[in-house]
Amino acid sequence: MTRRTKQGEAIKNVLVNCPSPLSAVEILARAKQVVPDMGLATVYRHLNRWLREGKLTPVEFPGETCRFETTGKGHHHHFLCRDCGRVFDLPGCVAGLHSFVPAGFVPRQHELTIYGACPTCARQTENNHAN
Amino acid sequence: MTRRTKQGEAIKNVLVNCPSPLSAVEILARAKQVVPDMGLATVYRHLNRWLREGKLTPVEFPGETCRFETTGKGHHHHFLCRDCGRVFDLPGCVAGLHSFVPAGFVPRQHELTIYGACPTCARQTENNHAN
DNA sequence: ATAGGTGCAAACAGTTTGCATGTAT
DNA sequence: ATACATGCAAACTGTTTGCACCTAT
Repeated sequence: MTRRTKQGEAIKNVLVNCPSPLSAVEILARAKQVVPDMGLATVYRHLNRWLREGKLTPVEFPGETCRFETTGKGHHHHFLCRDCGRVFDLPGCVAGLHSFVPAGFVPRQHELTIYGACPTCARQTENNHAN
Repeated sequence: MTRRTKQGEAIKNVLVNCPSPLSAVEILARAKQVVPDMGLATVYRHLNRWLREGKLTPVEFPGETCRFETTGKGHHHHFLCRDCGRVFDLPGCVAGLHSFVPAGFVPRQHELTIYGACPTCARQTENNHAN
């Protein structure tokens, strides 16, 4: 039913080997190093298939294009550094989520994103202020 | 510097009077009831100005177009009902957020979105299962 | 041999921008 | 009077789709 192609393999490898979520064009750029004449449509077709199958999760930040990461990295959330733009995984989950949801609502999934300065950028800001 | 126009007033009224976040086209549809020949570009120009001024917050859900809500409703988060598509405000915040952020990271903002069934839809699902 | 995958280009949705005109100050 | 706001259409970005060709099975 589902055929094994060099394009699909290349895209999968990019996703599996990258620790942080990637956008479609970032995935294409990396996969092209293996299959140079790959098209963006092929990337999207694989991404959508894997999303449908639950093997991939979309990661979205306001004003930024959608990124994708493999599922099964264990439950985690994301930290977006406002200074350098990098995305970090924060393992685990916040306490007290259940008690936050009002009675009557039935939560099935959730997403938590934290914005601020990553350790590297925070240190630099500190140094700048010291001068 | 900033001029008072019927379009701007109409858009502002739509946003202020709506309890849940709205997309640009939803805002246009409602504002057109007051100023019928308004264009979508005008809506975006006002939205972007207010976003820049911090009077408006973007609310985004994966795969859905961006919505907007006025700031100053007090700290809250959002619940998206997967069944009816409606968005609900959840007042307050989750406990233990600070202890969740690893050492070194400096959090400045955060966003929490919960997906599931709203009270109305949850009740219906229950009833269906009973039949 | 054939169903399914691929590349390309065209189509689409959401948003932004250039420009001539309109209007609040 | 003039600077800013508006409406329209064109441009742009990210994503999807139609189609002829290709390829893993």
